[in-house]
Amino acid sequence: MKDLKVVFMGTPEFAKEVLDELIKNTQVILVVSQPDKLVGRKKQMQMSPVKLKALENNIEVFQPIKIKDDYQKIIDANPDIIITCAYGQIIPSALLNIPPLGCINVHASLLPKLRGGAPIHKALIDGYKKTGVTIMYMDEKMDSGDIISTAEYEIKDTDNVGILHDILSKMGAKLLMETLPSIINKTNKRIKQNEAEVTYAYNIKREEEHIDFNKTCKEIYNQIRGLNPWPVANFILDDKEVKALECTYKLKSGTTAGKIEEITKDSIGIGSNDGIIYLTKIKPFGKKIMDVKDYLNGINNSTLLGKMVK
RNA sequence: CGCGGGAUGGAGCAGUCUGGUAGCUCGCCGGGCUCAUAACCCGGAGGUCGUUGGUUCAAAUCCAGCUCCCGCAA
Repeated sequence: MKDLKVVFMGTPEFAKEVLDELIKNTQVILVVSQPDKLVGRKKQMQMSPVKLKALENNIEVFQPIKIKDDYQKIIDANPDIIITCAYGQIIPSALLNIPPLGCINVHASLLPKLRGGAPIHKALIDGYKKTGVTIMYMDEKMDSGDIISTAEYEIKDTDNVGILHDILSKMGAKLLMETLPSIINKTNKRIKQNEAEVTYAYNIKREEEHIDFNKTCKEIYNQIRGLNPWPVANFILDDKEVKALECTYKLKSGTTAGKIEEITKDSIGIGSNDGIIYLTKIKPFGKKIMDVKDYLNGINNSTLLGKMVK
């Protein structure tokens, strides 16, 4: 495996773990990542985590704006295999048959469930009981190729995106390393995806971050943890956006959706469709992330009780 | 020069408009009450008010510049 020539394509933090293992165990000859972006108020160029990792290891980085039209460099690198993980662009079909060992992808769900760019978020938001990682061959469509191997993870009630992300990225890197030998000597499995079981996990839209208190406690709880620590759920209090990072809940009848029903020592209780959501960690507008306990310390003679949030 | 919010003991805030003794809710330390406590009572430590300069008898507060943090938009 040491002399395997790999082109790795990936972008975010999730893919960094996979690249790290590949660097340790194979010859990564080229890394392909999304172009640097202007980011933040300062408009500073930001390099992707994968690019930074590659640079640390003196590996050449290729950042085409549109891989669709600009992939000759990858062909010229003459890889044995192309491995992708959360690259962010569709790989052109002309590339798929170039490497002798094919193009394989590491995906953060149990395919055919949760095809798309936000499988970790969606697994939590939609209340999946289990998820995992899949190693698969790529084909023309998004995450639809044949499955080589999978590893399952049982989602805990207290998991959020940050926790699950870290678990699955390690799991993905580990599974790839376990699977790679069988791909090299062509003894690997190749299982077609069952199209009847397909679900999708498209990237989170801005409006999906907003909390609708008419939903059930469970739904809101899953939404909050399914968006924490990024991009974070929000709601409006006193015409200002408040981010909600952590909560608990209690089922109860007779509550008014969106009304602040209860203030405890360390939480704000907001009515939902079937109970009360107790926010315990928030980020008020213009402030830093803080425990609700601290927030309540500051606002003192609370006039919060009975107010409506949107 | 994209739009807006913020910086005050360890935490979260008020005070700034209208300049004049550094305040609140917590936390922490000590003591008390209690079978006991995250509850209650008493006492205490802890801040050159982001930074630099200006105005003034006097600046957290007014004026000018700078730094850092945060949300949105890209």
